[in-house]
Amino acid sequence: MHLPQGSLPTATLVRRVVKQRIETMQLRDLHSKPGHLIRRAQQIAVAIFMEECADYDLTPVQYAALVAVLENPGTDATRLSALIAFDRSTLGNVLERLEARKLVTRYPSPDDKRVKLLKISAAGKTLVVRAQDAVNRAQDRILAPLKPADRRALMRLLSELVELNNDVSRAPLRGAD
Amino acid sequence: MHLPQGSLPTATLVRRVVKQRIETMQLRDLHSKPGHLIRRAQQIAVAIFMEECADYDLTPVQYAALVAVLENPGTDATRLSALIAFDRSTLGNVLERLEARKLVTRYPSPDDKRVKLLKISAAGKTLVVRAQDAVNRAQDRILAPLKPADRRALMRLLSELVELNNDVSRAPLRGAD
DNA sequence: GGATATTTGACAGTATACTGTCGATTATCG
DNA sequence: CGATAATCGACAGTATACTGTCAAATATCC
Repeated sequence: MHLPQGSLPTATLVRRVVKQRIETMQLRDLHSKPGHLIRRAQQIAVAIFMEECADYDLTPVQYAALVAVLENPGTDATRLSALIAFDRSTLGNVLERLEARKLVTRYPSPDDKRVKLLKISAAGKTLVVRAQDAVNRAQDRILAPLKPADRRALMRLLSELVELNNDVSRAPLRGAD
Repeated sequence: MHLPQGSLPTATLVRRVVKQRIETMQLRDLHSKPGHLIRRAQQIAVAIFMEECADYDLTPVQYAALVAVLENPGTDATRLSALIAFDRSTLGNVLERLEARKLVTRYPSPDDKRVKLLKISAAGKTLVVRAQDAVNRAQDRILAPLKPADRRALMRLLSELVELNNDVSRAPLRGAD
């Protein structure tokens, strides 16, 4: 694609090159854009998680919700969504599925008639404990191809990115830590 | 949380600490796991993209598909999915919407009766050109809170991560570059 | 105390993303 | 050539993720 300095390409060729180079993005550019790289990283991370946790029939989001409910018994769905940076609408469906599998129970709050409070069940707790190793394996596998120093660097940079952009998402993290 | 070496805590306290520390992950741990950080980064990246591109009614995936079709006229959906690392099933729905908006046309291949070939329409091309600035603004905004050196480092690490983990996903990148 | 604003869960609608399956078609290999 | 493989688009099913809306309930302000 490098045009030799001395050559004089035809007008059509010039126009085509200008179009590709200036007016629109090329595929090669796209693959180096942050949004595209993050999307692919997410695809990979989810695939690895699902593979490792196949025995437990748990998605990443379901696992995070279970851990959060285990650590914060008696919270409502809205507060929970802020604890794990989920969208509130989405979390409703997630909790519905967890409740249907009897991993979590929902009961009305005595203080606020709008609110339903959450508790993890014994089965839910057992599942979290049993899935622990698989989850850790998945997290390790995601970073495995990188050199140890690069793993730490990536985690630091992603933490920074997510923290500094926290308010952009509809589901900002609040109240944890 | 660090138990002093010389102290002898009660049995209940020991059991509770052991449960939290060894048996199950804590929320704090979860927030530093690669899967969780990548998921939040993806939420943020999509939110910023949608905000910047609201005028053009384009999602990140739709934009990528349009760019890829523009650069590879006459490919089929399966080859396209490999070019941008999409799932083949998902891409079918995306193309359906783009076709309904007349941004892309699908026509049968003369060589293979199974295949439908893709071309971007004039309107599709115009939209890609017009959205260009907004897309670049979005990509810049995602990394904006980081120091310039950190932006480059993050892009390098993410590129490495997705490249080395390419085969894990159902939608590995193939044929681009 | 009463109008107003906010919060909560729920819902409808849209879009990505994956699994698995299907029939039709094409390619491959014995 | 003919059985078998592989591939293609399409579809059903499930799960995340967002927008926007709604009614009920609660909180706040004048």
